[in-house]
Amino acid sequence: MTAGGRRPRRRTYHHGDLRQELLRVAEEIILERGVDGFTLREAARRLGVSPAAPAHHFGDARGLLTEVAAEGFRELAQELTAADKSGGSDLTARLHAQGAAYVRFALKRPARFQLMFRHDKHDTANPEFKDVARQAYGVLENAIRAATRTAADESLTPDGYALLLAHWSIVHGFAHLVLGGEISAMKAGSDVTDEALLDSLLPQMLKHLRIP
Amino acid sequence: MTAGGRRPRRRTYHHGDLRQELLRVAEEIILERGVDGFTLREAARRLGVSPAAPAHHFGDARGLLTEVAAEGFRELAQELTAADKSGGSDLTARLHAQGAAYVRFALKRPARFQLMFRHDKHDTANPEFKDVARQAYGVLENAIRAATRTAADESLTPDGYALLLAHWSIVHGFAHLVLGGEISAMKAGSDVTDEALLDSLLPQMLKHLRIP
DNA sequence: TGTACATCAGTGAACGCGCGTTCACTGATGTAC
DNA sequence: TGTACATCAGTGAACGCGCGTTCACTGATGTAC
Repeated sequence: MTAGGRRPRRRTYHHGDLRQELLRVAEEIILERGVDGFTLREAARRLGVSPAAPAHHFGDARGLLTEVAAEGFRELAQELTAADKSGGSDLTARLHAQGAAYVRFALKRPARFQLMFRHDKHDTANPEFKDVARQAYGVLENAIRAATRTAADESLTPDGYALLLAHWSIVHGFAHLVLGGEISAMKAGSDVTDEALLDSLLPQMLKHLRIP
Repeated sequence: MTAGGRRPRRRTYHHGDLRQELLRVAEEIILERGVDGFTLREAARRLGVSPAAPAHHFGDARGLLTEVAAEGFRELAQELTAADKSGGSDLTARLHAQGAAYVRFALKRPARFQLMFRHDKHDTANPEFKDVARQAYGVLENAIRAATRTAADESLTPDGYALLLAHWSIVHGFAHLVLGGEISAMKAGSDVTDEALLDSLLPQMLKHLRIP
């Protein structure tokens, strides 16, 4: 048991891997206390390190959280890409697979997911962050381009753009409803597992999306 | 100008309308600083009242915020109902109108909207709150029942349920993307007005939703 | 291979801040007779 | 119509708390020669 108030003591003066460990516990804390519940002091406490130590690696909380969020976009882009490929040449299958991957990511990494869209917690000057976020977006855009026969050098048609947003909105909204507890509140009594949501409910929802 | 640091002084000992005014400034503060930026002291400060005064009416911050959220659900239910009626006997029109009303509400009252889904900020013991939230949900459910020919005493079919969630997810997700700044970030340069989002983009998106 | 020294990573005490809440209080209002 | 008194609404000083950040510091590491 690695209980809450514990302050592990190191034997060495240097931590060795403080930077990585800070990124890890940040996510842990957000999961337990929400994005706004994160504090640098708590992160330091959990690693048995002085409150001033994190500043050495990230400057401030915003810097640390931005890196957590960036890592989230990197992972999301990766999983969207893998899902996209799994759809083969079937354009509808590609979009459905991407949608499932999006929601699966949100459920697997709720802390990161919520942080990723909290721009007030990001360091807007970080160029890396913008880059990886755009990359994740690009995976969806490419599938929409294929579905609407739009070459990479053309701009999306208004309708293609509307389809892109409809798709993004539906999976983004569903992820938020699930994480917010709206779905389980609605079906009070019968407890819904993540598997049921992903394997049965979400595909049924996506079938209602009209894809050219 | 009712600037930030100002502390208006009353002439009377009793405020007269402190309860209502607290609900009003709560929304004002959330709009400026986010849901987590709200504090009882700041609310008291803005009304020129001692920090202990709010406790008299709401107990604590959770109590106050729950009432703001409840009022939001009341208003949302009202606007969804009005929109639903405007659709006449056309089932698709009813759902599209409800969708537009949902997003319009979110854009008109961003502070309330975001608070309404922050269950960690609500007093879960408040029965009124659950009631009005269920009522708003009921307006959507009724339209889905009509669209899927499901009587009030039957339970929704799996497909009807999937359609309900697809519709809710799409408008909920879109509202979050807009409020989170994702849409304007995407179309950087060309600034998008709320009117354009509501009158042109959203209807196009909803057209992609397949309704029986 | 050894040594001097710069740089890096972390310490821990201290600071000032704004917060929620408590407390004994007081001014205003409403009501019973 | 007047008065006594209970209740209600707000005061303002005080408390303890956890926070981010600063500071002079020190132990460990890496590098030039």
